[in-house]
Amino acid sequence: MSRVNKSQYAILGLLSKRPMSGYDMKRLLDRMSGFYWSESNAQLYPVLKKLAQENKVTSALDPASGARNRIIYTITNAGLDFLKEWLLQPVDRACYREEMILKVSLGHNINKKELMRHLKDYSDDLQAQKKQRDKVQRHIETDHVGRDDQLYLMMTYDFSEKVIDAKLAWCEETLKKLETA
Amino acid sequence: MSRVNKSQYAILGLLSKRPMSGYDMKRLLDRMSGFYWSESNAQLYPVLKKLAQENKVTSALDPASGARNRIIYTITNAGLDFLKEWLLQPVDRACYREEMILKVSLGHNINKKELMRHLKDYSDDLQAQKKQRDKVQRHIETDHVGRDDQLYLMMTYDFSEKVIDAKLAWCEETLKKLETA
DNA sequence: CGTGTCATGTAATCAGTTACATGATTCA
DNA sequence: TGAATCATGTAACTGATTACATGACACG
Repeated sequence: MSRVNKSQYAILGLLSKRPMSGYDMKRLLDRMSGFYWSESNAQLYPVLKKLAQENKVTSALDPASGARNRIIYTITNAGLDFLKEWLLQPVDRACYREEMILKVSLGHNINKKELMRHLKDYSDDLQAQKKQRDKVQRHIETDHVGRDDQLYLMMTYDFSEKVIDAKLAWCEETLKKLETA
Repeated sequence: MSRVNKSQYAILGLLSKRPMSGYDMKRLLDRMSGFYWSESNAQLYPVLKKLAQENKVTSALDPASGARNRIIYTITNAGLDFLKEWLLQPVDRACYREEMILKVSLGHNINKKELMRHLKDYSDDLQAQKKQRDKVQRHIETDHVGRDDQLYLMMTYDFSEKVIDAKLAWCEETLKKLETA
């Protein structure tokens, strides 16, 4: 169960909210779910086709898109059942590779200065993530009122807030240690 | 640069500390680095062979192992240079898929009770990780004194402590929210 | 009229996984 | 003597990535 295609569940999950196109999904994932999920186009489109073949989604050309041939996908009952079944399965252990931490653990091989530069870059990246996260969270707070997924989305953003802050605190602390060491 | 074989760097990193066998590496990774890195045997052994072919490591049968044919790998200067070069490269963005959080974000599709069960399991798993982490950290504090990698190992364990605690706090908070919602 | 966004895809590649195989040694 | 650990590996598969390709439309 641990090496099945997970993209399909993320896709069905998006479609469980509302019908949309592959392009919509990519945009949503990039802008809103970057903290915990991502997909590449090369995965997204073939998986959508596969899901359509399996009758887990239906597809229809959006007439409003004209010659752009925008395809709107809609989840079917079978697709929803399939998604719900997965949602009930035990969660696979996540994220087993953290490159930044591997590099820190091997810090004895490089100059302190270089390691500190990595930490600063990492910290900057986290700050940017935090900013983006805050923006999305405010958006959810205001625009998703009354929607049945608002509560759950807020929870995911609480998660990323706590984790990002913990990592930032670690960066600061570690940089101080390296300065004085 | 972002889709090259990262296992080789983890392996060279271990060998930058001391010569050891593939089995040693697997054991070390499982017991000590589970929070930020893992390898499977099916990746470990072929990569070791590749590194030997490229003269980044040398291999020698451990005569003390008798018929078990334990192979001790030692990093070469070329291997060390290769590792250091990578250590200086910018760090790749980590961990882009957190299955637990994907499931929470799709919580509107399942019963609150089921979601709470996931959260409890997740929390239990984190508690176990924390316990294991504490054990390893104590081990590093006492047994690595004076070693040039002690400082850096302590930093990695500080990281996992902060992150695990943040996730645990989120679990507790989120469970409370779900109870009252 | 050119740049950016909308929109869907394919080709080539490979990193990494699961499952399996094999045999020695230790120790209760 | 049988289970656990030590120790090294292979086969088969596939999920996912990078890079590339194509064309419509909006806009300034």
